[in-house]
Amino acid sequence: MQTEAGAKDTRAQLINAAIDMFHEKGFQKTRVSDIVAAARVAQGTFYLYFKSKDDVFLHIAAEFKGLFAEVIEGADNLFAGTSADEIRANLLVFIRDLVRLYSENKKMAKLLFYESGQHDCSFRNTWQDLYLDFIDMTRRQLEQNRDSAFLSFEDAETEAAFLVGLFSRSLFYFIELKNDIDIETLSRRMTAFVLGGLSKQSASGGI
Amino acid sequence: MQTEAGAKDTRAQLINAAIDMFHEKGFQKTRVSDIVAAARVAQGTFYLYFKSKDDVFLHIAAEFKGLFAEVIEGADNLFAGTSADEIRANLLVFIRDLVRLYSENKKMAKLLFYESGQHDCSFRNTWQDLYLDFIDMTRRQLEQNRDSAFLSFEDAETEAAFLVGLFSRSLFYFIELKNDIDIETLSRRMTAFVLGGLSKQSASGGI
Amino acid sequence: MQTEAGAKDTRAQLINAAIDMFHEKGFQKTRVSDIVAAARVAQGTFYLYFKSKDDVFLHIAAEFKGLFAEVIEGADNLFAGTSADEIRANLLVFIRDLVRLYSENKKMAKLLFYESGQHDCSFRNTWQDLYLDFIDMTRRQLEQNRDSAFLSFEDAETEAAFLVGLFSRSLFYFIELKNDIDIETLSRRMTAFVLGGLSKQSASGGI
Amino acid sequence: MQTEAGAKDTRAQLINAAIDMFHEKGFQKTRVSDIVAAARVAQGTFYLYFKSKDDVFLHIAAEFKGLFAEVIEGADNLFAGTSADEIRANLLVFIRDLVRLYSENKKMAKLLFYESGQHDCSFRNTWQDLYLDFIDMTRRQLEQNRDSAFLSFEDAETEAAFLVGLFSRSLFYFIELKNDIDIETLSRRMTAFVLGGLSKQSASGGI
DNA sequence: TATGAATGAGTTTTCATTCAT
DNA sequence: AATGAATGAAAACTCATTCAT
Repeated sequence: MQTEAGAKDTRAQLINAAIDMFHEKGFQKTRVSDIVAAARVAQGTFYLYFKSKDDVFLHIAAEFKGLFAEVIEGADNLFAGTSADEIRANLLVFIRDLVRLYSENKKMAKLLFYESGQHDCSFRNTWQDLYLDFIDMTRRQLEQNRDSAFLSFEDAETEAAFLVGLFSRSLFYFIELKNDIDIETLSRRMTAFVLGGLSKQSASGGI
Repeated sequence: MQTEAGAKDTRAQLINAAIDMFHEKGFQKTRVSDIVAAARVAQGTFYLYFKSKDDVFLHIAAEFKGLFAEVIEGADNLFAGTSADEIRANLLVFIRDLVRLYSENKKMAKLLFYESGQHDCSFRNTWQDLYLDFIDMTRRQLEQNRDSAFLSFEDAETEAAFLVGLFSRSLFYFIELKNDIDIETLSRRMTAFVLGGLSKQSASGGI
Repeated sequence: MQTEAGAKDTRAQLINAAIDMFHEKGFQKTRVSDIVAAARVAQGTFYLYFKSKDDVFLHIAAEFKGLFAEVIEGADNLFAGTSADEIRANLLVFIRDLVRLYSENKKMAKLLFYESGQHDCSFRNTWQDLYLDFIDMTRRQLEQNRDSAFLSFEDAETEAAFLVGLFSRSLFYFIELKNDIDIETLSRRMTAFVLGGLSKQSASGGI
Repeated sequence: MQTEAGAKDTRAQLINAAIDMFHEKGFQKTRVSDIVAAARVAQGTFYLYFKSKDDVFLHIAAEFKGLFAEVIEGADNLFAGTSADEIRANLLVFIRDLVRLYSENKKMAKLLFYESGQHDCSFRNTWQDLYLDFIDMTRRQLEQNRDSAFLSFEDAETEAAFLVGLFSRSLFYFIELKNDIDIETLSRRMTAFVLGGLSKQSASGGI
């Protein structure tokens, strides 16, 4: 019924429909029949492109994971700098990239956030691995700057977990409640809060 | 099969089994037959104590929500104080209570965290309301101390979201990965990080 | 709806219904819905007793294979004897047992005969193994009597294959076409034909 | 994709692919997609040459049935002869033709053998009719020689069924297990065994 | 002739819930 | 209170066949 170009369309239609439905009803409550209805194709068509409902989820997850991993892996010396402003500027770039990624892929991001604990070990683990990678990358970058005149932390791992937790959870608050968040402002304030948490003063007890 | 005293036992067995199974497989993938098998009772027995699978989940959720709400509602003037140490001490008490609550109810906490986005509106909303209450309570307490010599924030809501996000997400990292976290140390460092994020210096740009 | 005794009934009902339907429509064309309709139980009930349609077939097959293997393994010195009559009497007992087995389990026998080439390797192989065992047992018993004054054959394996082929295929002719075959007569004539095929005269060319 | 000459090729490719797949997986478990994959043509191409999956099976069956019927119908006075050797020679020609037919069309023969009990009445019946024709032809030829000095049988039908059963079943043993059977030897020994079974001596009780 | 994406009716399978004992 | 076999509605999934290109 469609040309080769159509095939790509159908696949994309199905993925978009799946994202919409998963987002709206959750993975488990979404029926394959919901997806094909939203994509306006027949039931069987779904199985031309995906082995199962799990399979389409995995494809969606893999795509977002790829985007996410890119940002994580591209991060370099987040906390380096010979002045507070330089550090802040470095960190801001990274945080802004992440905020942008989440807000440009709201549905996917939310979907994966909530579904990450629900799936097969294979998926659950790769997703958790990514989260752990995020923490670990942050920890390493902190440790590279253990001697910084501006930073203070105990074992780096703990502070990295705080940072990543703050980031990944609070973003949902803004994404779910504010339809159009101001990426620039949010990134700046998140950067400020995080650096405050890591600053010499806070650790030294002088608040 | 059981004495009169056994009735309470059976109900508790079912609830514990349900927590275990929901925690292990997620709500949707857990079958009533999994729960009764874990509780070592017959299939029909389940329905003597709960109206449905949803019902037992709601009971579990309600219990944790009650404990959680208690801590939230008990919080009073978290950020008040005439010295940095006094503020820190106040905040520490609250954070320690929460950390303790989570670590004493690991499975429930994790379960509700992951399922919070999954359920029928009735539950989803009450749970999200609690989360929003948490943020709102934090916001109000921040605003009460807008003139504090030690604190600095813009609209309070944003900082409250950071704080709650940091708390609720990073705890999972510690709970899932570290079998025995040191509540005292973790609370202290979380307090320090949060106060750093809210401190005058960080906001003023001096890091 | 039924007592424990009922459980056995239900299982037996399902097996009988399955045998009837497989026999009537063939394994592949039989739907689980045909079986449950014939057994007068609900669709889901089937899955309380069997994992799948394949599973119930395997149970049926295993039962018949057990009966069949018993007869095969019980055979002893079929071709021994110091007179033609003695040999004939020995062989007759065995053949009569087999004819009886088939005619008492017509549907199962026919079912397995036709379906034996259709199933998973595991089943296909065990079934073929039984057939090969039948041939091999016959071959061994022939070879034990290679020096018999009354028997003549070249490599025994070939004659064993003839004998088993004659038996297993021609029985279907009688079972399918004659509703009540005379077990006694058929066994006697089959014995006579087989012994004729193995007799000295036939091999020596004197017919 | 193919030249005019290619059309014949495509049809032949499809038939060969179908024989291979039916032989390997059975008719029911073979999907049209298996056949077209094996034939290396597109899904739709199949329907240019055959009306349905059943149709291609029927074509295959018809071809083998034609070959088979030729041999059956060509048989003439199999058991006639004024000496044992003459009878044996006559019978040998016929049996050798059949053995050759089977061994030259192994897959088709095996396929039809196993599927003969599976199909819609139209095919099942025509195939079974052929089998019954085989038996009936044999019976008639036996009866034509009821007065033979060399043959002995009771009702001819029974002996015919033995003979045909022996032939059609034991051949599978040799075809499936021995990759290269010796047609000449097998035919000779089958002839000898059959004639032994029909000989005066065996029937008279002298073995 | 050839293609292969699309179809949808027809199956298998699952599992929360009921109810007779 | 407890049991566990039975239920059947609701899904997931298959695959022969069609048809626009």
